[in-house]
Amino acid sequence: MSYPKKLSAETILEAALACVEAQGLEALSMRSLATELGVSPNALYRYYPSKSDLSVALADAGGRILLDALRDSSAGLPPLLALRATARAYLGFARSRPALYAVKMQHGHGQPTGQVPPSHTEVWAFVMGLTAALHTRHDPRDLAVAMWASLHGLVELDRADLLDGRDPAVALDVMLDVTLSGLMAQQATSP
Amino acid sequence: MSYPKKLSAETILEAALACVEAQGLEALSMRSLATELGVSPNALYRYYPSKSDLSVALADAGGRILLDALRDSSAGLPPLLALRATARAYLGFARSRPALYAVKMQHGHGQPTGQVPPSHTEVWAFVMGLTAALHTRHDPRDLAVAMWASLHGLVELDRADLLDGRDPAVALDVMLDVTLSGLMAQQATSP
DNA sequence: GTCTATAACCCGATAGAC
DNA sequence: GTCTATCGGGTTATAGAC
Repeated sequence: MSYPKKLSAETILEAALACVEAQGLEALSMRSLATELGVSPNALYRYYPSKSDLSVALADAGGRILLDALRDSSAGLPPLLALRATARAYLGFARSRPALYAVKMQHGHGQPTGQVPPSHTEVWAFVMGLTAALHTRHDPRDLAVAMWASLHGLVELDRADLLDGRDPAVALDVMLDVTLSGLMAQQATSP
Repeated sequence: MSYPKKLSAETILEAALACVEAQGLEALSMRSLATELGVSPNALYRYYPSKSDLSVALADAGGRILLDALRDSSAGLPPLLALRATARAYLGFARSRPALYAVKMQHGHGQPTGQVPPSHTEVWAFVMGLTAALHTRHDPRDLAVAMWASLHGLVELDRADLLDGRDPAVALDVMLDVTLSGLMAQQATSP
């Protein structure tokens, strides 16, 4: 039953994802991961030179899953509805898979590696596509920033249990109502 | 009875704040803090039973400083302007004192201690006072959630360098423009 | 009794020799 | 890949100084 290689980058990544989703991001350690894989701690460093390299790979994987969820949620919808659906899907993803979301958003936890996972750029482009489709007088990038910030902030406040008892889904709807009515009002009065 | 004490809770807290602002949140350790204070590591545990207890005290101190800044920024302004001024002050605080902001917002980094620093409640009440003064048809608490989420999210994205090159201050203004125009539009059409 | 120091224990990241 | 070793960090005895 012995295999030529016990390890590969993919094997490690999958085990790490499983560990994170099962026990949370904080529980992830090179030692425990190695134990899980039946391997010595140091063996992992052959595939991921440091823990933060592994983290980037995890973030990339998480981003890819999120992106799929966002795309599914808004496929074929007109701009305003697509935005709302995407926002709900984003919140839903973050709440249903908190550890994965944390991994995806995790940055600057140690020294700034500065590495941005590829999937992040794709998520960013996707959100900006939504805001660009609104054709407002604002820069779509600023609108994308505003939207993502609102979503991410809501998720963070919820995760930190700082919502003062409010339901995040309700708060999100209020947020969207206000924002979208603001966008429509400005569309109506723009040249 | 008592003789020249080398330490007090306040001394430790001040040194910890200084360390955090000088070297960042990650650099804070009980050991380095003790060294800084010319004391053995273990002496700190008489005043703060664990590091997370110290963290709560730090978060409380940070929240108090933030609250002062927010109050100063909006004193005497009418509701809409107060909201805008507060938002800018919030972003300014987070950007000019990133480590302090991180300390203030730091939650759930280990096991959920569940401890919410007292100043947090005050900040929350302050923000809600601003949204309540708008007299919209929405629950002020939801509006407060939405506002705080947007601000916090913007700060986080900025800190993680995820803004795609956009100026956070510009994005904030766009965010406020849209949101406030949305609130006014709904005010105008509300019964 | 009250404060602090010494020393240890556990754990995680990482480097080097085999 | 494994083993051993080192380092830094949180935390806990236990004993010493006032």
